[in-house]
Amino acid sequence: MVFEEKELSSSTNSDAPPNNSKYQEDSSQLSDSFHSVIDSPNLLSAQENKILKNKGKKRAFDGDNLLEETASESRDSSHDSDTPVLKKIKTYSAVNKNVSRPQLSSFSFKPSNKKKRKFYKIMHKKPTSDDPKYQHDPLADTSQSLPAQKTSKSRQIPFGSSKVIRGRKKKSTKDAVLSKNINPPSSSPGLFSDVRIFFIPNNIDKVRLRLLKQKVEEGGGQVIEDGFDASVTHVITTLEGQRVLKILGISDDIIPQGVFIVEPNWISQCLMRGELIDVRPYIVQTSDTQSLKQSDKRIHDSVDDNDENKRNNRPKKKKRQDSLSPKMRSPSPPSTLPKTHESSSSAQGDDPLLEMIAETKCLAEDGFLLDDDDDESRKIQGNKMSDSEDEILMSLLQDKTNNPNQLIIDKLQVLLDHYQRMKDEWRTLSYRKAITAIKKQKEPITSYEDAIKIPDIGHRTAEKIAEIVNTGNLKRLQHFSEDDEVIKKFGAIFGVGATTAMKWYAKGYRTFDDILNNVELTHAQRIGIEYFDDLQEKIPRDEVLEISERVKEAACKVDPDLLCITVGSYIRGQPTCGDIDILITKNDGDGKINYDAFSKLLHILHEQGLLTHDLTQHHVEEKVSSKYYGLCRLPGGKHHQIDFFIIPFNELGAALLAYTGNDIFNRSIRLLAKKKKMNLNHHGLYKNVSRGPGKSKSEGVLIAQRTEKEIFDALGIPWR
DNA sequence: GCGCTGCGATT
DNA sequence: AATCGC
DNA sequence: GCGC
Ligand SMILES: [Mn+2]
Repeated sequence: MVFEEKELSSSTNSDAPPNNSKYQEDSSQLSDSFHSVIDSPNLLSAQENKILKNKGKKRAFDGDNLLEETASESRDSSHDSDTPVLKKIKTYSAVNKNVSRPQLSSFSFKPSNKKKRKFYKIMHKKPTSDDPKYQHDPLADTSQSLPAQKTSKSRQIPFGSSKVIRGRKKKSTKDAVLSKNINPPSSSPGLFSDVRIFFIPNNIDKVRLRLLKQKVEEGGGQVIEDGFDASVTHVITTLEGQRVLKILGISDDIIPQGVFIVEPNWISQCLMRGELIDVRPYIVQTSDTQSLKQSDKRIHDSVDDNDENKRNNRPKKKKRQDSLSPKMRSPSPPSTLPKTHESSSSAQGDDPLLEMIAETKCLAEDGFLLDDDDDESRKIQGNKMSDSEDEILMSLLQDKTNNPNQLIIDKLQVLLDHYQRMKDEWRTLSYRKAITAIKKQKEPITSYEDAIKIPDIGHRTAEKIAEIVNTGNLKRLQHFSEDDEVIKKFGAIFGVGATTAMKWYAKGYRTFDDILNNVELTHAQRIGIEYFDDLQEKIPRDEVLEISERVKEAACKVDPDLLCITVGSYIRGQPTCGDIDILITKNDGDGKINYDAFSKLLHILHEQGLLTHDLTQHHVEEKVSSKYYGLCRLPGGKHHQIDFFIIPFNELGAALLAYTGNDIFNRSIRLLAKKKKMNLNHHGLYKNVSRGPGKSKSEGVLIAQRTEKEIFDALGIPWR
């Protein structure tokens, strides 16, 4: 982030998208002249902030910036905390335009800055308008009415002892919806006594596969592990098309008599009804109508992909230059760039890291270099000034607008959510990357050929995209049953992941009440269910700002020198955030963490009622944690998740980098570090790291941590 | 055919 | 060690 | 699922 004023105004930055993520930012270093982090407004100490605040109108920006990100992620959806879903993809795209990650924090704090003010206004509106917060749902009410039990006394709730609280919450309509299927899926004995089932391991979500096999065996069925043969009665797979037959070794396209190739859902439904049901609705299509013929011949996807990829990817460097140099400066540009014939035009994708780098460069205007890959488009850019208010406004407007490929994004998001819930982390990652890449596209994708050119979109996804653009639909999605919805909802509870969600589902639970009445929940899970509806809501930026201000004020009471930096999606400039992430540090010279101040701060916030519930303990016995997750709420408002990270000042650069996120960005840069035999985490960048097994392991030597620039330089990233 | 970020907290 | 979340 |  640049802290210069100029930038501020215009800049915004952002990063990536959605999904969850986070992105962090950094401060300083990015711009050429960057002042040190400390100079930045964001970094103002609590006391300074307070002073400012009093001064003038709301300094709205304080600290913030509007940046945006482009990435996506998901919490939410997945993860993301930020949540995943984002249906608002648009936002991202718009954002992209102007922001660049590096700048994140730029802003000046002078309230007098006009631009800022305007911007502020704009930001305000938008997010607010979208916000559904005003709707009320029963659950929410319930929660609100609950006494903040802990409020005053701070964390009394014992984490370990959780007894199930039952009952309370009427769960409301949502549960009602979910409660459709309520039969316990336990296998009745003999249910599968006459079946021999072969699971095509590939592709079936691991956890689900395990559970299904177990259920089949409990029901007396035989699970064939050694390979398919004609004695099998049912083949379970999530795959479709001719490839299924190839995998089974059926070369003539003729499925042996008595063998049914069905979706895993058939088993679920049988369990649910307690009887073997008609397989017909679950038969998997193997005729392969839609795949391209090429695909047919290829047996291994990977092989195929490679070929295709090679073709497309290669032309890289060049593009970048094109796009970069010319345009960046101009404010809006960017992303668009496409034109280049070659390649890319359409395809661009890129690595988030590269993109960021590219942008930065542009901004800086200087160089270009980069290595390869792609071009970029997307961008995050923004930094420097380039944008005028108009641009900002435009982007905001654009946000609303749908991406030309919104339909594709929405469909793929459903697949992503599905795989995430099914615990297939790698497919989840792939879809996340694919969606991020598509969001960067400015032109509609109209064919398999268009799609396959895009980095991170391979043969399989390109096929799906082709189906979506040709038919408006994706058949695969039709088969996702209500089971997925239930599992998805369970998995959306804080503290409940794919494994736990499936376990509960497998036990027959279908509603929150089922869970509250029958499961030993962890402390965090109980709170997660209690405030489920509130926590699903995104938080408008201005509310994040308001809460951040209150935290700063409290921090000032503890120690006027504490620095509170709101990171995460907020610093990335998102119009709404999935949660509030605050970095706490103090420039006190030594590299120690001021744990005492951290405890005091949390205590004050609890007493004030801003912090209402703990999701984690901030200390265990004498040991104080370096992070804390809890719920906060403004008077009369909804509850939100708030995360605190306390760090030694010397790790500020690494922490900003890590907590500003967007997880895709973090993964990219950490992967880059790894390739250079280095290790990057939230403490710093280490070199000469040996990851080999045994003693050949070395944590490496710390080489950078104080500023983001220091880290980028050490990584050899041109960063401006 | 392999790797996909890296780590703190809770249970 | 598994699970979860960031 | 994608990329190498
Ligand atoms: Mn966040």
